[in-house]
Amino acid sequence: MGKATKRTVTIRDVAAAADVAVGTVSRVLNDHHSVTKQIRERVQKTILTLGYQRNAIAQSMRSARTKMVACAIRDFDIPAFASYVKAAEATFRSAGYTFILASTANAKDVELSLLQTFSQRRVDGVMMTMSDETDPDLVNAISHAAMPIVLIDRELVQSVDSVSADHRAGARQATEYLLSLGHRRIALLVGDPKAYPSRSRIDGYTEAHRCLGISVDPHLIRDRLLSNEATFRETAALLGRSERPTAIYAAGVDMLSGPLRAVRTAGLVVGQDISIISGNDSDLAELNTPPITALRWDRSEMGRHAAEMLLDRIDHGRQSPPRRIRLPVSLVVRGSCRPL
Amino acid sequence: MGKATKRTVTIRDVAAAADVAVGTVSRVLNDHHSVTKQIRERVQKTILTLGYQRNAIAQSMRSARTKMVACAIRDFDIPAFASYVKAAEATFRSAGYTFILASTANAKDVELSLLQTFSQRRVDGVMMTMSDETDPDLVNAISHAAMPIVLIDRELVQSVDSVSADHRAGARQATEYLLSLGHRRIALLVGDPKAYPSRSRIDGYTEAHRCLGISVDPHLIRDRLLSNEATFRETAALLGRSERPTAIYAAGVDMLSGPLRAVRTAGLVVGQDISIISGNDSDLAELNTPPITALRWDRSEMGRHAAEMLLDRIDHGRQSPPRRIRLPVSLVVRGSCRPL
DNA sequence: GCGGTTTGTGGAAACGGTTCATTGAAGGCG
DNA sequence: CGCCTTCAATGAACCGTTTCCACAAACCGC
Repeated sequence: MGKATKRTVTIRDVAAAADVAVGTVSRVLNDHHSVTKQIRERVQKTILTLGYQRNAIAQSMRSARTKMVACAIRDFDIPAFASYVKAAEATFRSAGYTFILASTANAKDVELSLLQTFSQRRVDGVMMTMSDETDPDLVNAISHAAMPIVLIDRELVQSVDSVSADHRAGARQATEYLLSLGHRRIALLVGDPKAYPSRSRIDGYTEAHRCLGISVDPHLIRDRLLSNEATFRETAALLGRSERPTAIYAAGVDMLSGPLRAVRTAGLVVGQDISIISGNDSDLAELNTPPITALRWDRSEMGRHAAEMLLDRIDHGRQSPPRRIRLPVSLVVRGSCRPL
Repeated sequence: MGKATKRTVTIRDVAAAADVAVGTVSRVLNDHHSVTKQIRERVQKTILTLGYQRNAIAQSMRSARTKMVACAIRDFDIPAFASYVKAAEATFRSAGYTFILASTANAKDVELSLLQTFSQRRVDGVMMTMSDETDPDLVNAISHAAMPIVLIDRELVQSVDSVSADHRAGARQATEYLLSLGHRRIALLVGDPKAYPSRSRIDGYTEAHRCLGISVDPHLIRDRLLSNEATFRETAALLGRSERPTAIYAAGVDMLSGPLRAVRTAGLVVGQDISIISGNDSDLAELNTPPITALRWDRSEMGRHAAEMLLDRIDHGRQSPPRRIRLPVSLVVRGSCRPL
């Protein structure tokens, strides 16, 4: 004991204790072939007895690789997001990477400042969404970042890899279903059209109408619905109009509870007085009375794909052309829509 | 351009370009007072023109502080967990810390290996749960870790800070409520009693019975229910028994969907044929028909408290005695329980 | 105008790994 | 036996910061 300064034990301490050079210890740690079995074992024993723990900071410093990836996403307490974040984290971890997570609250300045933080931390790659695909600052920061980036559910930046769901096809399918049941006043609830999902949902919705020669009432399209409260208020307002919609397609993510509350508040019954389709499947949709018809895609696969894409970029460089994966979306028909 | 090796620009490049010493640049970066206004501005301009980005790795290397904290939790795609993880992340970020997230899948070996990873990465602190509070390996690893740790909803390791909810009081309240309605066969569904929440829920449930002199049928306590499928199966089995329970207290986290499915499958109606209390409030509970009576506590506050506690430890050392915060749990009465 | 203090800047030594050139020993071959 | 090659291990340089010591200039009071 004695002075017992309790310094953390370094590779140099190990080298001294095992009576070898530091380089040799390093080679043992990295499974380099040119170490005698005898010395290897001696060093390994010393590592155990001293309780040596390799310092990842020093390692990153020298190798210029941190084995860390970062993920910046609007809000990971939304189950739909959490499930692909989880899949991504698992993929990264099994590849030996550590996962940094941050939420952007869909704010441009947060997104930019996180990109800077990640860059200063020298993460090996980034997985993210952005609030506005048309913003030049964001586009510039993302396409000129020092590390590879994979976008989630964003497609506008042509030079960057992305993984998304085919929201346009999904929206079209949902809308066609409602139209086929005879609905003509279908409210569409979406988020910000400056981002891919809402934009393509509006496209799909419009397309479905146009293909059947049905005109779209622009008042029925309500966008920029970014909170449950906003969605609730907007739905309530729609239900209060003289010619209220006969169906609601709540297309945005995590957007079901607002309309359900509003419908209940208005004293209406889902599946009788009004039809509802949810843009995302969930326990809430499945277990509601009546169960809610919903769109669905494999979110775990989305996270896995994104992670694998990013790992591939990290390993094989940025020269190959950007890749784009678009996952299929399907409609799960339940009991919340009735024919008119 | 010329050779254009595109090395990242370092503090040395800045020093050379601004014609000062590296130490001076460092002092400008760290807002050290003893730099002339004139030199400070010259250096700052150089930093901007060269596009210098401070290397956090090198900084950590030298200062032995990473400004990173890690969080290891069973499963962050469970909304109840995600909401306090989110609050914690926000707190850490506003304090200048970067947040590492990993899920343990409630497995001891994952927990141990994550602790090692965090330790190798020299994170400044850890926020976590563990699968088994009685496991000596885990207890040892946690109480002798190199960095401060705050436990979430775990209380057995006396030497470590913790933040939890008062599950025992909550369970007692829920059980007393059901007993007061005349229920005598109340099924209790919980997770693993080796962890604090389930253990204290069983305590609270038992206590409520004992205080009224009512005996507990051990067959009605179903523990180790760690997945939705297991909970579904167990509930279905209970409902199939000759003397089926008149009430179900689904106490575990994210445990409501299983019983709801089982009740529906059995052709029963919640609030009429059987009463249900959920151990966690959620959209699903609130929007169900009928709305489900549930326990509730402030999860964001839980995450915030944990983060603040950890930051305090990081700043002020580990000599002060361990702190323990236990948040109150309250019962939100809705329409899912009827008097017998 | 001179000793002593204060202030601003330069330069170098750390931090803990990895890697590369170097060396010494051992082995193979004519 | 001497030369060439191969193989193991050594020791030092390096990664990009921070911090500490040294030093010179400026300032102070007497």
